[in-house]
Amino acid sequence: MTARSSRFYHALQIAAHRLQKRADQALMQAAGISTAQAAVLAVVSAGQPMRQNQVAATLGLNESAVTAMVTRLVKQGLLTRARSEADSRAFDLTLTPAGDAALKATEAPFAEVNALIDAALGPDTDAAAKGLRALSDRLSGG
Amino acid sequence: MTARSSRFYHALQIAAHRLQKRADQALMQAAGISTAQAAVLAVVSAGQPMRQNQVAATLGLNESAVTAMVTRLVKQGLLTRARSEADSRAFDLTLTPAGDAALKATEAPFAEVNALIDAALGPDTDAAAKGLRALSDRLSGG
DNA sequence: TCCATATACTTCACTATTGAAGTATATGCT
DNA sequence: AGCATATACTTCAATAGTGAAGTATATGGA
Repeated sequence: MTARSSRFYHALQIAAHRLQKRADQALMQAAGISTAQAAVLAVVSAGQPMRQNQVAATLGLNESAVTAMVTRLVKQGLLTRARSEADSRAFDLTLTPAGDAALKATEAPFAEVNALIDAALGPDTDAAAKGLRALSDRLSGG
Repeated sequence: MTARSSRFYHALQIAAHRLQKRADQALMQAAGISTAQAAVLAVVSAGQPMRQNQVAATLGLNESAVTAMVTRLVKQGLLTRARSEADSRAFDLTLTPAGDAALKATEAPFAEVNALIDAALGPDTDAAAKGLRALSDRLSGG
């Protein structure tokens, strides 16, 4: 039925929005960065040196959004951007020590957000995460 | 563990973002409005005349965000805004016929998005929606 | 009645995103 | 080698949101 899944859609969007709002406040306080910035730092950290198009693909973002994010992160001294020697259209992104520290500082506030998630979803958290990842995969290809 | 729920947080955000991107494209094509605008129209439709602070509370938005949204919707001729007689600080929001038509036109594209959700989550969709609503409730109070 | 405080909304500067159109470099084909 | 096309990224205008600070109207005491 339309109604049921439309309700699911709105439930997902509202939950995601409120969770992000809460997480953004906690991260800003503890690490001085937003959840969006934390996500970029985490992706770069996972595979340095990282390229912008990979960040975009991993997070499901436009490349233009990544251009803007990277510009802000470089300005804040959290990220380094250097022309790739292998491909001079591309940039090699790496974390600065400050970027690494900021990323580590997000762990505690994320743990705080966790408590809320676990309290609400309980033992179904893992199953829900699996379902959401399956959904993301289905949506990643055009 | 931090890792498990941090993964859930990211899974939720990425799924919500990709789903919104897809839904936004479908809605823009079919109804000429965004999912954010559809959400506002749906809230107004559910309890006319509606006030901006109620819209903000229902959607978990800042009142300043609603000010901007309403301005755009009025400019597009989808919403009417009139000073409340009962309280002259407030505005009464109502749907125009065009707003009503736009809201109805979102039903089909939402049904399309549904198919994706149901395909990914299967029989667990209802349980997941319930969990997400519980999470939203926990997050709504400060 | 007046004042303090609460409420409804606005404005501003900023982050974050999209999509379309553009630049610059790479790469494969002939 | 030269050209067409693909790739990596940028720029621009617009939407959508935050939070802090402001305006205007309501409301409940003293």
